[in-house]
Amino acid sequence: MNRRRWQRKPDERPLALMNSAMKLLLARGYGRVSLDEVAADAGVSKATVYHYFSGKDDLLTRSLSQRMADKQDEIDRHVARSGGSAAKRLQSYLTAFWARNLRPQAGLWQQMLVSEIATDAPEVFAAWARGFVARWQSVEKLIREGQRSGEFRRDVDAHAAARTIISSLTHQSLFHVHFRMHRFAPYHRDRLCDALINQFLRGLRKHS
Amino acid sequence: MNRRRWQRKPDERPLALMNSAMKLLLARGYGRVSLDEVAADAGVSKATVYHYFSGKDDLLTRSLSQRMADKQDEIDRHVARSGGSAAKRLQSYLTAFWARNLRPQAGLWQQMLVSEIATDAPEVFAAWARGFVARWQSVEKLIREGQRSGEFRRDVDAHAAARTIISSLTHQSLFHVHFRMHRFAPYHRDRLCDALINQFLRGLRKHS
Amino acid sequence: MNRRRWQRKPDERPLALMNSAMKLLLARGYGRVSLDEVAADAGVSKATVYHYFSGKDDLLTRSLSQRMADKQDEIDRHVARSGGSAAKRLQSYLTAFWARNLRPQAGLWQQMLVSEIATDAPEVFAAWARGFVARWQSVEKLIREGQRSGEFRRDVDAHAAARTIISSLTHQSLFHVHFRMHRFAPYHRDRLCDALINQFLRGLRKHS
Amino acid sequence: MNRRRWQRKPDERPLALMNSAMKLLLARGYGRVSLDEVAADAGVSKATVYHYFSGKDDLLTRSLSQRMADKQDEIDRHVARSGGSAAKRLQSYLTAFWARNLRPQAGLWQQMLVSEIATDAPEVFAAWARGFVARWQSVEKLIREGQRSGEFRRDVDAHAAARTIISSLTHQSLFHVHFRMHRFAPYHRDRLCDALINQFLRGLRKHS
DNA sequence: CATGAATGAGGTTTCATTCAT
DNA sequence: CATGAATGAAACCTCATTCAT
Repeated sequence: MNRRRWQRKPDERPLALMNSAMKLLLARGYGRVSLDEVAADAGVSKATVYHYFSGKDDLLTRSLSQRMADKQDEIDRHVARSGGSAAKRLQSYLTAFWARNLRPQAGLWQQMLVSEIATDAPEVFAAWARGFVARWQSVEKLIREGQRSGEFRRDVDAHAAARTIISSLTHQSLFHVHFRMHRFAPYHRDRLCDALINQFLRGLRKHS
Repeated sequence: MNRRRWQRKPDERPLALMNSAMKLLLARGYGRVSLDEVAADAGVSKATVYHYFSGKDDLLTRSLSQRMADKQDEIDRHVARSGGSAAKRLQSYLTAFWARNLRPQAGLWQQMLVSEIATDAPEVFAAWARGFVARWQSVEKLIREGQRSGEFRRDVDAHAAARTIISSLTHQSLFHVHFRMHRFAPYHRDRLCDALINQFLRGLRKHS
Repeated sequence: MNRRRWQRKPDERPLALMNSAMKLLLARGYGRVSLDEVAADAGVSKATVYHYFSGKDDLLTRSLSQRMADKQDEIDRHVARSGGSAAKRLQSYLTAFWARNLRPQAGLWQQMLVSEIATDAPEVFAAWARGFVARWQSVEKLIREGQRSGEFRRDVDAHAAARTIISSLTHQSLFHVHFRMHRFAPYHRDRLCDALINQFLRGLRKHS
Repeated sequence: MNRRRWQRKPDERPLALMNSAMKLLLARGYGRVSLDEVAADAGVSKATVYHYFSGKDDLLTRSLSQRMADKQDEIDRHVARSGGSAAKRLQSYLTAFWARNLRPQAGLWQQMLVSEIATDAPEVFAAWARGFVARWQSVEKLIREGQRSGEFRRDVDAHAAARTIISSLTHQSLFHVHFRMHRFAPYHRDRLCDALINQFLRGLRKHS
């Protein structure tokens, strides 16, 4: 895997620009950021943007890339710390995952990812996708441990199961909470998390 | 004598406009559709748009709503037709749901929904949300039937279970297939569907 | 002098149109009337306007002309009725003139007259101008009577004097009251009228 | 090599724009000025207008205000220079006022003031109104001086008298001259001025 | 290096007018 | 006769981008 471009420390100004860009990106969405705003927020002139970036897209793309690096897998470290049965550890991991996804920023990030990053900024998407796959793998690993220890059923496709729960939690948190779909199908957010995880574990455990 | 400059088509025009709007909407996204394009695509002048619609928002909103209505019951009819055990019917329903979600349009639709409709066109979002909730409820109903008939476990939260699988399928089809995340975690699309559904059913059935 | 065009009784529809036009004209001003509104107000379609009038200007111009005829000199009749000294009669006449000018419609009318009629509808302006000159002449006549009876000074230019007071009253009522210039130079509206007239009469009477 | 596409003139542009705006404003009226025209007349692109002004209203308002300020004291300086009796000074002031009002621009200005500024641009109207009140006050002051020196009658309401003559002159110059009402009531413009002023002074002086 | 100045292409909307029925 | 349908020519405004300094 090659070194990421943003890692060679840039000047102060482009950094300020990328921070401002990211801020506005999360606040207003990819399509509604204007260079005027970014430049104003960073305290430089609009033309300066063109010194450091080849245009609007470049600025936004690189801003996103940089942010990706900052928030590297806090969760996975979480797993290492927790102990107990595989089910317990899974539950702990997934609850933390849900909690993270409830943050407003997470919703905005998902939004951007789907809306424009996936099509317009393939590199950024790729970086994110690798991180997301890593989540699956963490869960998959936990499931495998449970299978080895005899706690979970052996006929389960650990990988597919991991996909199921991660996708459920991601999707439900985005729509149910971030887009306030609870208006149309009420369910308390914390109970929802528990219900989803329980349903998932029920399919894994050996005896009801 | 010359061909007449324009023709009266009061019945076709609004439909033609909405179709053009929908087409461009899927091709370019909610925010990047221009009335110029829509009018040109429908073969009328821009001002004609304002004859039938009160503005851009009105045109797009009504185009979307109409399309939604057209496709609403397609799946539900599917359920009514299929027979057999609850598990069979569920499998049939969910497989059809997955297949529908694989269509390119479905991905574009999800994209638009998340990117702009959710925030900019609340009524459209509401319309979609109600339709989506109806999917949960269809699944929920099938689960309840299985519970009543003794095929499925009674300690399962049918509603939460329905959410789980619908969200999984939606999210996986969007990312794995539409956004081609299979590049980072290979899995054959049809086997993925089966695996997800099996995992889900495993949590429902009484004995392994 | 030739018969005015509007006098040959038109159909019902154009009459309704002209009434609506006049109503909107007074409510919104010459430049802000739209044919859509006029047609809607008159309960006909916009295209119908073009049956009876050659266009927007024609409609508005003829509407104005018609209204001119309706409000023919109520004031002049007033003079004939009142009696007493020349000064008394003048005062009575001018007070009535002032009162008439305070009405909101009068202000709007002045506004339209100055803004667009004077330049865009010369015939309408001419009709109005003749009416306005008639006011001068009424006042002039009263002054002359006072001069003959020995009440007023003989060295006064009766015509110019009439202009002075009519212009003062018109202008002050327009700006001071209609345009609310009293905000910048307070003066009670009724006392202002008295003061203007007194000042005028002082220049006419033989001994202070 | 080609002529460069545009030149930097940050100091001249706003002035040029305001001048062009003022020119077109007087030629076509507040509501009929288009930014396209203004920009073309000033030799810049339309977007440049938005560089210096926040929009159409801002451009026009500031153009008008500036013009107002430029011409504000012109007359008041006139008063200071002239000497002699109060009547002489008054006559001199008023004659100058009349002469100024005869200029074509003055008529167009009145027209705009009445037609659109009074209702659409309240700040501009306020600026003008204060200037206009200042005229009254200049006249009022001259009258008071004449009263103190015993030249004028003490029972005259100096303020109301000032209003009378200023309004007369304004109104007569606008209608009689600018709108050519002399067609309907002939009077030579210079003699009219004298007659109006004489009539006014006659009401002020102590003995005929 | 940095920026203010300038632009051009494109957006939505309004409205008087003409056309087909 | 009457009208709904259709239009074209503007209008104001935004914004990513380029140029001159």
